[in-house]
Amino acid sequence: MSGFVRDIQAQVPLSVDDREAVLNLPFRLRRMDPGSYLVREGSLPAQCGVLVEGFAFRQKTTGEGARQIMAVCVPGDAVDLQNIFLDISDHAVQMLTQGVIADVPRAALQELVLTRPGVGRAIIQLTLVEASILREWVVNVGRRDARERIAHLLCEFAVRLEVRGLAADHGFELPMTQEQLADATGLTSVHVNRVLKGLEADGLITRQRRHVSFGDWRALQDAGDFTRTYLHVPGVDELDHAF
Amino acid sequence: MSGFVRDIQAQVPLSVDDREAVLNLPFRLRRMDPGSYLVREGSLPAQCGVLVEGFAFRQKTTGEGARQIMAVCVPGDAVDLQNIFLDISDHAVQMLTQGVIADVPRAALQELVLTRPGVGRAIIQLTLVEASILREWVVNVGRRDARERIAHLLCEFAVRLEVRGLAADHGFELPMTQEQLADATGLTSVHVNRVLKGLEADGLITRQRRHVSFGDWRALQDAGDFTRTYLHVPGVDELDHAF
DNA sequence: CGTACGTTTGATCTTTCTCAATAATGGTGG
DNA sequence: CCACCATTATTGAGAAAGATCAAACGTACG
Repeated sequence: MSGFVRDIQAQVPLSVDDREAVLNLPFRLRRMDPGSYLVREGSLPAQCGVLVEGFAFRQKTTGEGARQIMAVCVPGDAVDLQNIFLDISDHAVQMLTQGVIADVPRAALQELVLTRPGVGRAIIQLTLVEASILREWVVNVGRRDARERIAHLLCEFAVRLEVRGLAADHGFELPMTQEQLADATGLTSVHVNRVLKGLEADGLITRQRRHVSFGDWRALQDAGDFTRTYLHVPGVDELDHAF
Repeated sequence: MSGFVRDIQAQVPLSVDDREAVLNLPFRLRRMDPGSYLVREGSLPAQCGVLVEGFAFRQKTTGEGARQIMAVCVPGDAVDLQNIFLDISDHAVQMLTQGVIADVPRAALQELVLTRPGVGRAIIQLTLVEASILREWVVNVGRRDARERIAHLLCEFAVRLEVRGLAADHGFELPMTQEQLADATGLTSVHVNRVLKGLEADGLITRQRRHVSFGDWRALQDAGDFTRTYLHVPGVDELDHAF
């Protein structure tokens, strides 16, 4: 659970006791393949999964069968906070890559959250940050054009990974296919491809396989109308400094 | 605060003690005009406002000046739960109509949430339901066409109002201009107008001024690809029964 | 009664989607 | 190590949904 704790503490400091309590939470590790489900729509999970390794995403399917991705989970994220106090999952969570999940019994985590104010506060904050990201996604998909959407998504990813020390200098491994990128931005994979080539042609990014590097971080942020406020990352703007 | 309590209890039952504690929260009433701000982007509210009367909406503006509405608040909603544990508001909240706000001191509500498990659970659930609605909005704006988006929004509104006993039979007062409808669905007001006329022409709704009635509730739900699961409304499907 | 705001309508233009085909790429069994 | 298959990425041409621009029409309200 140490990744989870690090993740929590990136948001709020925990007291020694609270930290111990979280670290002592019982859990069971599970190795997951890409595409496997962590949560299914309509199910009632008895566990709250914490992503130890690998990436996952939240997803819903419309009546017509179109898919929309509403969130990408990175290592350290608690995947089921959204469900822990609700009884029916309104969306599915699926692995993006291979990875490892730590399953924590729902009841144990619930109790910790409700009885330890420090933990409660921390978990609530994590939930609220997720909601903030969702709001930004509504804006992204509702009011930005294709190029802005993609650029914005890339920026968000870069910052979130960087904060956890998962991004190499000037770039990162993007664990999504162009089709998944399309499902996250409300576009077509065909169009995503054209936009990516456009960003590359303009020198904002370079790509080799799934690896994306920022040719011009400042310009990419401008192209994506990106400001990191909504991520509620405490502390300085390290990524900006690095460029 | 009784509206707030009712709102909470629509989601989770509260113990007598917890209910008392919430009812005894200090607050100050304020009358608000349409368009006035309850929260500004970037601000740090010292109060948590509860909407006693009237409607409000959450909103963000892109760099290019386009506006996106991410949520509509109805009477009983706590407007600042999203901000109560975060220090900078990532979005603005504005009145849609005239109304009354009960300002509760942030610290008092925080304490209640953290020290009373029953209240904590209730507030967390309210927050999670809001997140669930946000996810559905991402889907709505990302993967549905204009007609579906509008129909979906109307259905959501109808159900949320109905649950609180604010919807008259077979219809309700829609407190939004077509421009605001457009900002909520990622469309243009011109196009919203055409879609509304289309829905009307097909007999799914009738309009007189801001009043919308459902000509065919079932068909409207189908047209909007609407299922109420994501609203996490406990209990039966009264609205469906009424038709 | 005039002004401001909201609605409605028409004509034209863009962005993005669709359909379709071709090229890479990675992994697999032999 | 190589041939083969299944994904994924790339490219082109035509179609469509929705945006934009512009104007007229209502209606509330000071």
